[in-house]
Amino acid sequence: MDSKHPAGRLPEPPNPIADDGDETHFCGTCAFSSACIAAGYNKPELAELQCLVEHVGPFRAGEHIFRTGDPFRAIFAVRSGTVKTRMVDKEGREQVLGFYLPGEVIGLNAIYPEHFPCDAVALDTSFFCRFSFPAMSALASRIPAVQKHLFRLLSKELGSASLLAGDHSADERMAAFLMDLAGRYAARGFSATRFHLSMSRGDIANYLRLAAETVSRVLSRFRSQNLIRIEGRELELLNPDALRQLGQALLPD
Amino acid sequence: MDSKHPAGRLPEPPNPIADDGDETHFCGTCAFSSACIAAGYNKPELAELQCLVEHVGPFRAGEHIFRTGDPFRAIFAVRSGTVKTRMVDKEGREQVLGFYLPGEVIGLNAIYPEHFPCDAVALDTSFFCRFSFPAMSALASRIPAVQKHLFRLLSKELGSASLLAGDHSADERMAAFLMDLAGRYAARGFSATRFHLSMSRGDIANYLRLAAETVSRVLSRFRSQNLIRIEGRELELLNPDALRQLGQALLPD
DNA sequence: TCGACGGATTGACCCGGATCAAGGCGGGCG
DNA sequence: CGCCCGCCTTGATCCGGGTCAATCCGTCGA
Repeated sequence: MDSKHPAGRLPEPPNPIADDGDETHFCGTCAFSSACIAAGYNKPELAELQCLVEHVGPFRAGEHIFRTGDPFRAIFAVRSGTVKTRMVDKEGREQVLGFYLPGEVIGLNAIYPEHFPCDAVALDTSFFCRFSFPAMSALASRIPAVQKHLFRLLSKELGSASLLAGDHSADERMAAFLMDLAGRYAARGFSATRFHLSMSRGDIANYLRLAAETVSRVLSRFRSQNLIRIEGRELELLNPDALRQLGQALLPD
Repeated sequence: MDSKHPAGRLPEPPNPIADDGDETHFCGTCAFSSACIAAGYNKPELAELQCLVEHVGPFRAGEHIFRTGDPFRAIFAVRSGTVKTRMVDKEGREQVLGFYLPGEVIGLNAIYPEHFPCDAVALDTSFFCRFSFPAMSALASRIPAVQKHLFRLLSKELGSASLLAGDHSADERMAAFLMDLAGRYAARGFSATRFHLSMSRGDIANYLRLAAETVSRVLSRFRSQNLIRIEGRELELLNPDALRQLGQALLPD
């Protein structure tokens, strides 16, 4: 943990965890920040907002935030840690639907079925803000900005769901995946070029519809092309432009 | 158009087009029906509902309902006809995102970006109900059932987007695709075993991330296995159970 | 300290589906 | 009427990535 590190060793990246003790700082990076601000930190609605938000955690790696079939009562904003959502079909095959970073929201796909259609599993020790959905809906009815925010969150997730849909090569998918993560970290104020992959190669592979071996091979190739530096799960993007170029067919814009 | 048909010829399926002249009948099959009913056919809100809905059409096959980049002002419910949504990347490759049948809603993925992120193209002569989104949001603020309905619509589409995401064989994808269409027709009151495919083989292929040739081959194989009867774009499901079985890994439940 | 175990890497081989190619069918238009 | 063009079908070949297998490595518990 020395701040200097031997040559060839990746430095510790800044820890992408919103400061637990600093509500305001976390809220600034949270997907609900504008909704919360609209509710008003110094208006009467604040009291309501407080009562519909509940801090939960910690969840340790491997623990479930919710499980398939659980009745839907709340959505969760990640305060720190990382989460994967996944479905398990009746043959027991896992299907990773997505990864969620600090500031992002899980559970939106449960509104319609009224039960969670997937599991949410912590990949790191994680903390959440739990938003009672009935209370949130009621608040949304009275505060248009909150309603708008919910619509936008849902619509945004719709957009990202169609990204991995296309048929693209393993290289394109991996490049797009890395740049997507980079962009999302950057959006929350973390480093866009150096971060920790909380998920296993197997999870990445499953998410990208590749074999774990293929993920390994692509990452090795990217390294040999000096596109990235990677050691275990510590990643540095050495040539983001080239990666963006590679993944452009899957990336927004 | 004789009601009797030569042996070996597929009969004309019932036309899956909501009766244009019968508002009530269409509304009964529309995704907004419960919202409209909640707004009240005989309450003061009805006037508002009327003013936020506008009937548009006809659009002929190939015409755009909206285009990528158009500013987002409204969502559209299909009254009759069929629509595909698609993205075109900068190399000009098309990516089909979905097909929309009578009663379904297009444009929800434009809320967040505030511009349409895709094209919507009519596959048939089509008519729509156009719902001004600002007006709809305002109405949703005052009528919780309308708000709830919008949340559900968005969440539902989130769920269906993750269906085609998995890596599955051509047979599984095609079987799931056919059963999905069947279920959606059935949900709107049309035949679940005999319907017209409004989209070309190429569109199906693109949507399922297969080559058009593969789609052809799979359909031929299904026919030779007596799973379906197909003549051009007229389709009859001869063994829905077997198809459901085949596609189960991609299908809900 | 050691052994066990799960994740990661690398190599060898194989297969499903893409690609290339060659017609067939049907509908619209000159 | 007949040509043309787009869509569809079917056959032949090829290749990206899946699968199987061997090995390595870091971690954790006894």
